[in-house]
Amino acid sequence: MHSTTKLLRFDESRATSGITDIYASPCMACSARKACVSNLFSAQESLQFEQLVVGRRRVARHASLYHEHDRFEMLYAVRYGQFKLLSRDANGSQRVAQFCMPGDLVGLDAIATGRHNFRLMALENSEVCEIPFAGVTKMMASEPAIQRRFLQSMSLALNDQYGRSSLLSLASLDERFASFLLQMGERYSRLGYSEKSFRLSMTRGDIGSYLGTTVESVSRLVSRFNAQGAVSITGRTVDLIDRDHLLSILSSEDPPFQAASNNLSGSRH
Amino acid sequence: MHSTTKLLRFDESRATSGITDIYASPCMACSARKACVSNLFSAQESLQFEQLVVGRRRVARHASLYHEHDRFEMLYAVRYGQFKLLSRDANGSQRVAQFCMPGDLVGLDAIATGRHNFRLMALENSEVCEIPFAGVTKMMASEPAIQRRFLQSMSLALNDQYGRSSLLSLASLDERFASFLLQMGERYSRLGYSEKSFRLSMTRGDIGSYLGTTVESVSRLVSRFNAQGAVSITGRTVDLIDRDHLLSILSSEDPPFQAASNNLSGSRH
DNA sequence: CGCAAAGTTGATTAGGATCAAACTCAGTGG
DNA sequence: CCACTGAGTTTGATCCTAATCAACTTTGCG
Repeated sequence: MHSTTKLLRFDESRATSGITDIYASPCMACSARKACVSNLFSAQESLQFEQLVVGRRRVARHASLYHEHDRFEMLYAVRYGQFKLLSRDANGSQRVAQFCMPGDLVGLDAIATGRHNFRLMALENSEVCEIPFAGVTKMMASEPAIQRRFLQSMSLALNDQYGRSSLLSLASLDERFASFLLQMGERYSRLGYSEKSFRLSMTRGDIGSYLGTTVESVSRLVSRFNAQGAVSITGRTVDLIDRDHLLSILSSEDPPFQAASNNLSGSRH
Repeated sequence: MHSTTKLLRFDESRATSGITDIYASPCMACSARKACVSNLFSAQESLQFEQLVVGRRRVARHASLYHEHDRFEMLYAVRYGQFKLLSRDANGSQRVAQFCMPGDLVGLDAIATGRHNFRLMALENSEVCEIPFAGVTKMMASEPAIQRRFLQSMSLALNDQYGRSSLLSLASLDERFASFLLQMGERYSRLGYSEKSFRLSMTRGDIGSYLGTTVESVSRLVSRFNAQGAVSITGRTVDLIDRDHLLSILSSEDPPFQAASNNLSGSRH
């Protein structure tokens, strides 16, 4: 089914000598380390965790790591590259539910049903770590640190979605797009890259889908934000010139004094 | 701080005789049982689980069980009544992020940070079970069934939010409102009530906030849906007369044939 | 090089937000 | 008992944001 993905054994390159070698620990050498579940483990815990990772898988640009209704067996941690999580709505058209960056733990939504609810498609050539869920539950029982970290990751994923809901229910397009740009910057910075200059790997259509709007509107937003000097976006190259201006877009929209206590008069536009 | 809530000891009414009595098991006697984390446990597991519940708390209508930034120590399972989960946006106005019904497990979002990110306010006089999180993590390590069930609950919560995001990004107001009504019906039916006739405990303003629209629009939706004969809503009393019509609203909107594979042309309106 | 996918820009339109006003209903105190 | 109050709700009129339709340009891949 996933003919475009390739399996790599995780241990292939691991040193088996008794000599302590930082590069014997794949997680320590991984560029996604700082954003990954495996972060903040002690050397001891890290070794435990690495036993969970049974392999890696390369996914070519535009190939899918899994599809909706596929049986759920693995969680995946993105090593490099980027993905989009696609949901199918009542009609049958696809929507981008999320963008996945290195360090992200993917597949948590499938725990409930045992089947994947989304399709995970690579936006560029990517690689993930394969983490069998059965192993995770077993190790969560014996290793408190690993239990804590997985629960944290799930809670974090939940918060991400709360954030997205709130963004979508709340914001004008300007707010949504500003928020999107800032969020991408923040995610890059967490990986150790610049938070102001980065390259998007998704199309305008993907962005529109994610933000609940259309290609045309995204294109207009780009043009307008460029013209206002808040950003410099050419093609997929992004420069956040005036972050404060972007931030001010978020908290703009008539903040008179303080809203009444039980009053839900959140205004749009 | 929460002067309006009242603490009840959980074991107060529990029989201590050796006689097996179904009512000695509070979960078995709970009306929210079928929708609760505690569902589907064996008698043995159920007893284990009940040890986690250190007490109950009553929350008066309009009182808050917790606020943003409160320290996170407990998860709560709603026993009866209803709550709204309120988030605060960039400006300071509040938004309804979720409605919580009996059986819902609340507070999972706070695991990541150790602090609550929302305010949980009772829509009517309500009661929750208090489940210290420390106890949960401990018992998850030793009781596989309980671990499985909690992970399931978290995954389910995540899916709920994916669903909400998709709803908000996708739908016209008609679709959102139809979806809201069907969802409420489904939740009531899961508790053993009618899925077609129920009473809402939230205001139009709350609904509007939840659906990302305004009070006025909700009111107009009510009027129009009533006029079309799909529903009969007077005040907060809801009757879903023509569920098929509501369902057809969801999958309406020009489904020509089948969208192209990589094409994200999901249309609005 | 040539073609398809991706992106931009313009003109028109419609769905909902906003503003304004009236009405219902439950409580409250004179 | 009833007028007063204020939250909740409904309805109408107007305006504006962003969807839609259409044409065109640019990019990038085979």
